[in-house]
Amino acid sequence: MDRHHTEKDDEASGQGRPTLKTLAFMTGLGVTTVSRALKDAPEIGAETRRRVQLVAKQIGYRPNRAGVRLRTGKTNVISLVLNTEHEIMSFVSDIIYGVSEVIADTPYHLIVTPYSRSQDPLDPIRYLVETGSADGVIISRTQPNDPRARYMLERGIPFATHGRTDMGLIHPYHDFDNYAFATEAVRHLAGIGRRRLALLAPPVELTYHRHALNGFTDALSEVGASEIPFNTVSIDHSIEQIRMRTAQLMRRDVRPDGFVSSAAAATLAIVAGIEDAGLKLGRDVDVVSKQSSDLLHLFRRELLVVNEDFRLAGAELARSVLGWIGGAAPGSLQSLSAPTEVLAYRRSD
Amino acid sequence: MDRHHTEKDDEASGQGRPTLKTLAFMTGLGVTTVSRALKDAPEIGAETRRRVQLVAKQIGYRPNRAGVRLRTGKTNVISLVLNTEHEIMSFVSDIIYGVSEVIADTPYHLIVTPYSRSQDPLDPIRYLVETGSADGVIISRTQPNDPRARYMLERGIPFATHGRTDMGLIHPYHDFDNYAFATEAVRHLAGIGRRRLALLAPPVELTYHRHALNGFTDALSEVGASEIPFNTVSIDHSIEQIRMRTAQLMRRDVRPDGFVSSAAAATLAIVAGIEDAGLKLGRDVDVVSKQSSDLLHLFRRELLVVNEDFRLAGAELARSVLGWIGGAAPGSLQSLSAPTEVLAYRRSD
DNA sequence: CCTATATACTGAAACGTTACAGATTGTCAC
DNA sequence: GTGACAATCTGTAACGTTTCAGTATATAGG
Repeated sequence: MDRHHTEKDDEASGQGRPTLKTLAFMTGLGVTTVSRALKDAPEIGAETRRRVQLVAKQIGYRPNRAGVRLRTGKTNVISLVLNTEHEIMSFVSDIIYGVSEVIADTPYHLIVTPYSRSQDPLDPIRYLVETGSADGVIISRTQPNDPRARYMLERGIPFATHGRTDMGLIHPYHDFDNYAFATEAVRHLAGIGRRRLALLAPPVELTYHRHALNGFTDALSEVGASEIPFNTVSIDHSIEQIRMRTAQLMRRDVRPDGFVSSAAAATLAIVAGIEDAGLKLGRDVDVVSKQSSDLLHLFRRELLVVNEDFRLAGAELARSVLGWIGGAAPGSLQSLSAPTEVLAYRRSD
Repeated sequence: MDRHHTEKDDEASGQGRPTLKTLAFMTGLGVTTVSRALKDAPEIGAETRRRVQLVAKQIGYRPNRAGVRLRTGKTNVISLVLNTEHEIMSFVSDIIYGVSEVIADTPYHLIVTPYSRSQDPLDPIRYLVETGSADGVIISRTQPNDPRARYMLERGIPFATHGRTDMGLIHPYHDFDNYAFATEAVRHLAGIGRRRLALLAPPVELTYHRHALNGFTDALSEVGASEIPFNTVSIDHSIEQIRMRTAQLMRRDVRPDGFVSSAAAATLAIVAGIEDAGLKLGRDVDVVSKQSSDLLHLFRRELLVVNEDFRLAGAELARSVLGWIGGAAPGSLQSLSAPTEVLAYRRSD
């Protein structure tokens, strides 16, 4: 144990956090050797490697993030970029937990980078890229022609999008199959005799607006039902706006007898609007809604729901980004999540 | 412009991100001078200072975080520590936005550090402190005798708690006045003739369980109403459990005619349980509930609500941590947020 | 004219890590 | 015995920043 060591590592065994120097002193090796031994480099003797790793574990060595980052440029950070006004509430918490779950036993940290309505959505991305603040980025509210995706693709920084783009460019994504959701919803409503359907869609600028809309109209013609246009509002509008517009719509002569709603909070507003107009859910009109936590059935048992799992989305997105960082082909890191079937209330719920 | 400069800064004007060396080269000064000029050190000439800052702004200089962190130990990171199972959903997104709002024009980044049911809540804190990963920490689910607060106080790392402790130790906190909430709720219920009240409390281990409970019982004796014990469940229990227990309770001979609920999601379950027992909200029983987003009135207009603003909490907590980091006295960084009055539904809602 | 002092600036060292270019040993072929 | 080669280890430099201990110049006091 008392091998030679260059006597200039004087206080390497000091009180503070152990560093490579500490380990070098304790093992009697050079810091280079210790560094390489810890990362299983081939030119280090098997016994030395084991010995170094044992000591490192014993004294609880943790590489200094700033040291690594300064030297290598690797930040070990994933950034989740969020809009502070328009994200669905449960989206934020669930996606964070999903991401966390995946990065839990990696050296990665998750930073949340918010941007507000007033800002260009590209701003936070530019900031991250220019300052080299993250090894990978996750964005939501993806658009068909998304400048953020294009920008990151140009700069070669790994990212994943929640939702797809449509620019002929390949990048990792995770998406919920909103086309399938809308078709299933329409089929279900048709199946219970509803013939005049309205869609509360995502905002037009987001890619999944088209997905939902296409699924909706395709299924309409499939089942021979008709559309009651309801495009004065989207799920991004306030509860009050949606409620008011719904009530207006329901007071018209030709009113929908079925709704497809792309978000749970919006569904509360739709139901309120329906009731404002003096109509009754389940009798005069049925509503199929996406939800991400199992609360809508408590709200009105007549509601028909389809579940979207944001935690899963977060996990998939994190896996994709890590995969890309790890050198996998971006095209192989895309996933689509199928909707559940349309669920009606049963007492056991 | 073409002043002298030591000819060894060869490629200081290279393509990459500008560093102090780049600035030094461009201004013809030494990196030390540039460094000090940027932070308004007094021993730098006024004109030099302006010149350096101008050039820095022009070329978009941003200090390298790794360099600063390695040299100074300052991470410029605030960590928000969250439980992945038991946080209230809107709490997560709102508090994140609140924190973000405050740190937006500071160099701070927000990292989210999650821990799960299976882990010791102290684990993530230990990790953060041992690896020096953050300059400040925000924790929630605070307990009267909170090992995390004690630990951080011992290590001297700035933090703020959402909720108070009761250990005789001083630290920054932000709390909602749950005592006032409970008293107001009871008074309101008594005011509309309710006499047998039940409290759905926070879990016993959290500090605000006592606050809510004390407010509840104090107000009970004040108004001369009686308590129907309902402590088999807390707001941490599942929707199903709360619903079932509520239904059980409501089928008993002596059942409550009023509820005070400490969380919105739990309130949905209470109402479901009430209705399971064949009773009607607003007629047989009234419920006063806290909520953090304005949705309960859509759910059942008979509900009585009190709002708690988590975004404000996040902002306050962030201000507190930054204040402590900045050298303010921890005792001066405590705040308590008063509940709104009890709000009944009005059509304009 | 010399010394003291203030002003404005500077290079070297250090934080912890990894990459590069060796250095030292032992083994083997000839 | 020599040279070649593999195996194993090592020191130095660099990433970008700040701190320390200066240096150079100008100003003022005597």
